[in-house]
Amino acid sequence: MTTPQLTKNQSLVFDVLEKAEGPLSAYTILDKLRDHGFRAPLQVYRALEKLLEYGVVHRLESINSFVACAHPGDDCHSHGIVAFAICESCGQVMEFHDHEVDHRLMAWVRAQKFKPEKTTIEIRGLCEACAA
Amino acid sequence: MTTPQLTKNQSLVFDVLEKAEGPLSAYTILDKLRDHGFRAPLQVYRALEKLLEYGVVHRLESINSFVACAHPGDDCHSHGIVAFAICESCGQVMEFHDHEVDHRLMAWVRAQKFKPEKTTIEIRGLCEACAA
DNA sequence: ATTGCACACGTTATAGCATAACGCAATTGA
DNA sequence: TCAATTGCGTTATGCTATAACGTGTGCAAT
Ligand SMILES: [Zn+2]
Ligand SMILES: [Zn+2]
Ligand SMILES: [Zn+2]
Ligand SMILES: [Zn+2]
Repeated sequence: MTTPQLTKNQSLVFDVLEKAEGPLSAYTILDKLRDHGFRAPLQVYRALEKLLEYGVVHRLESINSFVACAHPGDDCHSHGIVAFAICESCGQVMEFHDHEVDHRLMAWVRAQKFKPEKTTIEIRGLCEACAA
Repeated sequence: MTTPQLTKNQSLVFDVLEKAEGPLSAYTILDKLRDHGFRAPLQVYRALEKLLEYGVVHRLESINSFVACAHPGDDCHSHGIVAFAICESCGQVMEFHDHEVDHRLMAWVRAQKFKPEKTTIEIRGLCEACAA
């Protein structure tokens, strides 16, 4: 998926996510953009929908939040499943991928004749700093 | 985790999930139990909290729903990560585990000194019947 | 027996997440 | 020009989850 020129709202939302230390909820993004004219959740959700489609933002299903892609331009997104480790203490997110994990999961779905559309791998726990 | 005797509310919620064809949201469970005296979401959520703790019910993070464990008594839950394939058309859920996937993910977190607490693997797509 | 505690439960209210439905404006392409 | 598409703004609504308070019950420890 090639990324087209972002619209004004899409750029605003993306900038907020890129500058954030960790994942943000849609409503947190909304609050951060009120000074820029944002008034309603849909303005955020519509921008996020496109950013997710372009692959420059990821949704963390287990915490209802969004994060900027940590590997922009990396082609791993096109041929692999992305995984996340989320610190429940400081909110830090690590994005990674593992081809062997991809292969095993895809082998399983192929055996079941299941047709995958979207795969979520999220590990919640404590990062090194917070676990100490 | 050994499962203690379930309370009345816990049993009601568990029975609904066991008899269901697929995953149910907390509010769907609530509706199904109104005839049994359920009036408020908390009655469902409190029961679910315990059932999740006992490991007899799983939460599907990507669709905000709950499902009865497909492998009751199986010891794989105690030493492996459970994965789900969820059909977005018919709602059917397949629960499985793969030791190699577990191993790879745990190797990664160990290398990062990340301390995992709860891992989610959910594949959404179309089951064999619905993909035809 | 009385006290203290843990636990399940019921109720009301509130917080947090996401989308439906309407209309308008700008862009594009036939 | 006309139609189709896309983005945008607004209002309203629906869905998901928890906070806070109080009740009752069972079961020790004193
Ligand atoms: Zn990414
Ligand atoms: Zn941390
Ligand atoms: Zn299970
Ligand atoms: Zn299906």
